[in-house]
Amino acid sequence: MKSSKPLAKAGRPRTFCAEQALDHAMKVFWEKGYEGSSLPDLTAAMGMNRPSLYAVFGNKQELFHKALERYGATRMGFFDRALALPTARAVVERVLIDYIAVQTEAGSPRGCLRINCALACGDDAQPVRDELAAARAGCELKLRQRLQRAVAEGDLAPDADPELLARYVMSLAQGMAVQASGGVTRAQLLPLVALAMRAWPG
Amino acid sequence: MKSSKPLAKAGRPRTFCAEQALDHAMKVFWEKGYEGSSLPDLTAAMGMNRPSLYAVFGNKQELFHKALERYGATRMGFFDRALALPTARAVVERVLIDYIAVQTEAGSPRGCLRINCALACGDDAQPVRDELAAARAGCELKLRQRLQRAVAEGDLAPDADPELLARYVMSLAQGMAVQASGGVTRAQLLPLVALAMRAWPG
DNA sequence: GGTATTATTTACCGATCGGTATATAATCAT
DNA sequence: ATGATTATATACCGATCGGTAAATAATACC
Repeated sequence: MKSSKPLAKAGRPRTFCAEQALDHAMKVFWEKGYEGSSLPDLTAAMGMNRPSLYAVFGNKQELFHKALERYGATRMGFFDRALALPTARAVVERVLIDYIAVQTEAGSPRGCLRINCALACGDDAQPVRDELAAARAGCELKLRQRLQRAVAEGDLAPDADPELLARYVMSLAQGMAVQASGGVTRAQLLPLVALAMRAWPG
Repeated sequence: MKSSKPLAKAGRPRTFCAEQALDHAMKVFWEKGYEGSSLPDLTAAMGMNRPSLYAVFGNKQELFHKALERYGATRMGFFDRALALPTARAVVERVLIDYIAVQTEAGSPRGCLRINCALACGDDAQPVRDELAAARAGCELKLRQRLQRAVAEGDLAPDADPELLARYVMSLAQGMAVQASGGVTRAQLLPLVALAMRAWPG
């Protein structure tokens, strides 16, 4: 039987914080891609050795999965907040501006992890590629549903096409991520938002 | 001294056509990325064994360089042809439409080789990543210069910003390539062109 | 025929890949 | 102290990586 007070943790204590180790792994993947990130790259950045990594995070692919989740919860957190804005136009402008901020944040790799890591890859990494595509599609779906709501509310004209508009916004945003990965700066990207909004209905 | 007629080639004849072997290699890189394409992947697709590949193409990185050149000369050939159209609007529409065609061509990998192959990569592949970014920037530069000419000709308003407009077009085009790499179809992408052109000046 | 030349085949190279077995060190509970 | 537990460190695993040496096969020239 177990003790009635199993609160205290037994065994040798960890020398690292799992959450910030995951943050470091996320940046390695972000910068080097999934296949380009080696176990030595990851362990060095995470401040632990290989067996510890496997004990805590499973394996390379599970580590990537957790890093991708964390990326969504932190770096992409702006997205859901933007969706809560009152008008479709405000939502879209906020999405574009905040996404540019992520793509060009000092101290983080350039571009977007969801786009950098595996647009094309070998057979082993195919699940990773698919998971990234699903994450991107998930954002687009949420935006489309938000725009559908805007149509229902009269915020967007009845003949507006939420699917098309959402794809327009996400395509431009992802294209800016490609630009950022190549070194285009925040100051060069931000003026695109106002230009892009000229195509917006209403 | 050499014979006065060295036209006939000596030695064992090749069992493959170098040009179409390069085409096959291009598609492997396009689909699997630079790091995801292994030598067995490449030699199998090219119909030759490893020493022949190295004799003809140098090494993996040089092979990629030649494949990228061929991609520019064939798949991206539409770009220069579009630049020759009479008006800026016609140029931009043609660039977008024809680029979508490349990204969604049946029988070829999805998306754009210049974007799929290495937005992020390990240290060894860094030269490849840089070469790809340079190829993308080269297209944007040519488009910008074409738009500058349009301003000089009065085809675009004097206050139009060719740098911004070119970046807008290329960002959207590259974003569509990301979409295509994730499985978005030609029919879904083409309506974006008309929508995007609503932001066009004039 | 013989010789030079070029391409192919087979086998191999050291390095690195992702992943793990084993042993040791540090904590808690008793 | 002792045992149980958990994390660390070292060393190792087979597989695969990109790249090449050496031997064989097929052609042109003479």
